[in-house]
Amino acid sequence: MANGAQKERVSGSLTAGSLTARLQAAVRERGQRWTEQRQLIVDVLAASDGHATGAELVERVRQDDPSATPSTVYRTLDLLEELGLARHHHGPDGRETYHLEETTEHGHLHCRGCGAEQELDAAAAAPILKAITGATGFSADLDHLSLQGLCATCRADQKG
Amino acid sequence: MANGAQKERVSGSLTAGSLTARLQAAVRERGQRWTEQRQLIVDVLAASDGHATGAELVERVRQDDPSATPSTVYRTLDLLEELGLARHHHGPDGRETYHLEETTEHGHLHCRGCGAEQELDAAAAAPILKAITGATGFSADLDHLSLQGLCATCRADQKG
DNA sequence: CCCCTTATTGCAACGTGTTGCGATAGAATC
DNA sequence: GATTCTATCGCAACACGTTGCAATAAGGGG
Ligand SMILES: [Mn+2]
Ligand SMILES: [Mn+2]
Ligand SMILES: [Zn+2]
Ligand SMILES: [Zn+2]
Repeated sequence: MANGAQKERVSGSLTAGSLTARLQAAVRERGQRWTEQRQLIVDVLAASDGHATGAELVERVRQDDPSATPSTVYRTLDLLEELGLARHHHGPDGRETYHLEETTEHGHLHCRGCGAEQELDAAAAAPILKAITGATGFSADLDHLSLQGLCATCRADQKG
Repeated sequence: MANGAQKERVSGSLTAGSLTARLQAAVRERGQRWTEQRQLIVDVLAASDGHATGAELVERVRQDDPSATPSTVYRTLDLLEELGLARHHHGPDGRETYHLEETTEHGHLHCRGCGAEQELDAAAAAPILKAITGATGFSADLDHLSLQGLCATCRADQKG
């Protein structure tokens, strides 16, 4: 348990061009290696705008390189998270969903009535995070925050 | 997508004795059947105080009845949730964790620093749920709420 | 450019759930 | 208790990830 490897931030704001060079440097600095697989996986993740599950990413990677295997893709996703380039949250079923760090930090709300998914940006989340800290002392990760409940519409429908 | 079968509350406060009879009636009312497997799974869940993953429950059920299979256990857990007898939330890895409804409603907080897990009762959660509704219109399910972040201690350590 | 060390890969096996299907067994009716 | 209807069961196959291990290849040094 407890915390794994330290995170070293790779980037401030990422432009597609400098991304590879920066990542490559960060990886080498850790005594690790930059490979074609890793490059490809980063490219696929960058092209998958918004959110993508592990299985979806595996499928897209294999379209470009059929020799790639799930284990490599998942291990690379872990590496990218350690470097702070990728993040994940969990869908209502618990499955991990990945996105690039360039997206602004946000949480997710899933309505169990209509299935709608709403994003929660930092501004909207601020009072919520503050309430959490006030009630519990915890500082919650907005990136990882994923709530289930009923949206305003479904709540009104239910009453009627 | 959207909402599955209506939930019919089976119980108010549950004592072990009346539980079976009430469940049996609720199941029959839906045109379904009460079986030895279901009885056993309820018994195991009742004996598993606190939280248990699906795999743990499967293992315990099979100790009493080796012929029981995972599919039956998971399908029964789904049924118990529909009836409102069981609930689940998700660990930090997204895995479902089950508990009986007799436990009072509560959420969970997982510290990614020290691994500590803290429960969040209804009273402590009230201002948080209120902030969520205020910011988003959503009414969040406390049962299903599972946050990741840093506890007060780990946050202080990190600063030092 | 070639060697050498060792990080990375693919593979195979495993863990955890889910689903379709034919066999089994609740339980309502007679 | 026997009959009948069909919900539930076990099974087998599948989907999604994870892990240990031996083969491969990145990349630093000669
Ligand atoms: Mn869930
Ligand atoms: Mn997670
Ligand atoms: Zn809704
Ligand atoms: Zn902590």
